Amino acid sequence: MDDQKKLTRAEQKARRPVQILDAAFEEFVERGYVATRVEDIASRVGVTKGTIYVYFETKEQLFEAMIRHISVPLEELLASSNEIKGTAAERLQKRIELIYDLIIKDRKLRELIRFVIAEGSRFPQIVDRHHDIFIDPLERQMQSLLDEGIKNGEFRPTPAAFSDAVIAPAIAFLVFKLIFEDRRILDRDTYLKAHVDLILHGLCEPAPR
Amino acid sequence: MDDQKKLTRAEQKARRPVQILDAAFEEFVERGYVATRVEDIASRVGVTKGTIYVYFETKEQLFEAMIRHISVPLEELLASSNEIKGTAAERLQKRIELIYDLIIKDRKLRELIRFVIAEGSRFPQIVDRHHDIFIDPLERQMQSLLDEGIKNGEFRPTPAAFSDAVIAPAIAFLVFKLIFEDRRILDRDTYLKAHVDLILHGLCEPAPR
Amino acid sequence: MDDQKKLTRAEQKARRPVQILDAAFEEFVERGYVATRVEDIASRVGVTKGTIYVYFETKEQLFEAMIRHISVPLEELLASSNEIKGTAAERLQKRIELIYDLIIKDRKLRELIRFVIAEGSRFPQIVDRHHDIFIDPLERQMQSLLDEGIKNGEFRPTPAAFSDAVIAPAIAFLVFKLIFEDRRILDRDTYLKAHVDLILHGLCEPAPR
Amino acid sequence: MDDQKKLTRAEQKARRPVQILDAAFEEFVERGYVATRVEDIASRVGVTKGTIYVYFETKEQLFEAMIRHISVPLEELLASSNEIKGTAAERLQKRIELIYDLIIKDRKLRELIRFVIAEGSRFPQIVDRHHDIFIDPLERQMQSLLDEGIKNGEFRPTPAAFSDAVIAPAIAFLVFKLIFEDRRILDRDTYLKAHVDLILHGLCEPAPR
DNA sequence: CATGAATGAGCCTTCATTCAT
DNA sequence: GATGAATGAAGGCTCATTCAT
Repeated sequence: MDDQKKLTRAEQKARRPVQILDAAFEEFVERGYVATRVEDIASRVGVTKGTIYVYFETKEQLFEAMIRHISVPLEELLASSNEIKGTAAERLQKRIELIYDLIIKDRKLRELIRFVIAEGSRFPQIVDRHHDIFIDPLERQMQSLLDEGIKNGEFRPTPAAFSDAVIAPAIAFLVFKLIFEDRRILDRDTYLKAHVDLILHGLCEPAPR
Repeated sequence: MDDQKKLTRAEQKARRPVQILDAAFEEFVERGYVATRVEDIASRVGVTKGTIYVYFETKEQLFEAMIRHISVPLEELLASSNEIKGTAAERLQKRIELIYDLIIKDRKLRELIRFVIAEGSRFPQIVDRHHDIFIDPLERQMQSLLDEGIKNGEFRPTPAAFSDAVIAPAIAFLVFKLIFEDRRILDRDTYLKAHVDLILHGLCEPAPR
Repeated sequence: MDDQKKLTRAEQKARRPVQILDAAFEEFVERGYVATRVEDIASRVGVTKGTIYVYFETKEQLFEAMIRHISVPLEELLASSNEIKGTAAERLQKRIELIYDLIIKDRKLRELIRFVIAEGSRFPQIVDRHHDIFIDPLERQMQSLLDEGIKNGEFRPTPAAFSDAVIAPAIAFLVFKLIFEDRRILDRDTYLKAHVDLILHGLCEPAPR
Repeated sequence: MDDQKKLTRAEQKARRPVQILDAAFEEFVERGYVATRVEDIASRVGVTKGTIYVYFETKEQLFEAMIRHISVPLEELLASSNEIKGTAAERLQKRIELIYDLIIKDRKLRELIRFVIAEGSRFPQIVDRHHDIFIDPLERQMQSLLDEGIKNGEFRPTPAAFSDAVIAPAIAFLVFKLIFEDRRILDRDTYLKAHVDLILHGLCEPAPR
């Protein structure tokens, strides 16, 4: 009993930083960086203001740490899609499906985008970081898939920046979700189907007239 | 010089609200709603804090008025595209070009989107308004263009929500511009070409294998 | 018609100061000196802020003028009681009745007392003035009535400051009216009767035991 | 000197609310509710503005708490008079003496009346409270003393509201003290003597003529 | 480590007063 | 005389941060 309590306490302490980061995420999401009060974050954890400052020097550093905390490199998030075998088209489709699933299930990912848009000018590092671990890998992955498909004749040759256009519907979907929250319901399957339909057709040589 | 002195009180007063709204736009863009100080808006106009309150009751109402001030209905913005004649494909392409031009030239439009994303939860009305005068007309216009093209055989039949996918690359382009500001240069022509290339191919019947 | 209009306008202007003083009275009563806004006084008159300053230099001077405006010397108010003939007791009773009527009907008198109590430390002159035209005459009148009654054997000899005690129930009645406004109803006749009953008995020689 | 240093944080904190309430009393007395600045209250305590808000949510709540702080039920204040034995007249006189002593010594009681008169319309609760713990008990106590005296033949039968008339001279004395502060000196003994003289005579059957 | 009292800089808003028209 | 735009000095309240316990 005593043992367990000690353990629990020790564990508690070890978890504090993460608890704080999670609480910070919720509060910053709800009110934005400036309007969020350190005290509210503390309350959410069940501690007092001072405790936050034991673990983080300033509200600003806490915010940055929170952003890092929720920024998981895209590769990890899409790891399962690397195992997929099949045609380039099949793999492309699978990857896009995973992205929609991510957008829908991963609230932290979604809100990360909001932070990048809303607080980007205040925290330029998060923009850069976001580009490096997110946008850039995403474009690269897409591009390499396209290249494979083109090389093996599945896809027609495409102009520069085509990969951006290919993932754009998913980005627009994400932005719509950010904007409308729960005020408008966006059906994943409908959007996914339209998306896949567009790009798979868009990658084919058109029929001769 | 003479110009300024010529302004009568009445003229000055008539311009004040717009001056303030313009200044407010700049400040709110730079710092976001919460971090913007009414005094900074006043300084930018060249008046003192109190003057702002002669024209707007609260900072909140000033923000909302500013949003209304910069929210021009999409129809107006795309008015010139209504005169275009030609095939559905030609008109679709023209309209998309106009959207890119709008995104690039109309900073107010761009920042409006940022406000919608960043302050939407604080100002739900701006989200609804934005949907009504922007998103919705955009989707309708696109959809009716698609419908025409499908009816006259130019385009293949498409699934639901396809119009969203069709404009998505422009939206993604806008979001990228918001996120990267001037830190990364996005070439309009490259993106536009990829966009048009994708959707025009995506609307054709694929060639038989 | 023209004549009349001109006259009316001229009259209007001549009345302005009084209109303002009356409006000031209402506003100062409602909110007290500090919380009253010059603009509200102006609105009540139907003019704008600036106009007030045409007639009064500062809010402070306006307040003082308003106080003077409502401070009618007690002699005037009790003029009718001077004509009374009869025994000292009869005249005493009559005078007290008049005081109760005054308290009930003259809201300005009542509120003047409130101003003296509430704003006296801010405006010491009004306290002095109030003493000179109100308290002091009241005490003198009472005292001379008492003296007459004592001289002619109607009343027993009384100690110093007895006149204050004699009018005290009316003062207490006034204070109660100030405190409770309309929240508690104080019946004039009941109080008056108790008052007169007390002092007429109190002025007689007691019966031997 | 040593005393102050000895105060632990905990002790300091325990005293703070009372320190603040006492300081608030002084400032509110000096300037009235509206004109008093929270910062001045803080200075008087020797802390800064923010500290006041650690203990009281708003200036308004601080004022109300201050009023409660100085509102001691009348029973407590007149407790010693309950032990008095003697005739009704003796007890009545004793009680009145205590009231004068209270008025003279208890500045908080006096100023409470001023607050009730001056701020009553802004804080109706304090008026009601004041009636319940002050006016009403006072009237009841007086009335029951009168009733006793009447029952045992000491006093003649009296009309309704007579008890109000009986205490009125003390109330008038209090009001005079409020109005004239130290600008006019009111001699307690003179007023008390006149008061007692009036009511004791006023309660006797008059001598036959 | 955790607490929470205290600080002090800061910001929104109000309002008496001025003055050009 | 009347107006009302503009000023600027306050003042209520907030909150990140510190530090003694």
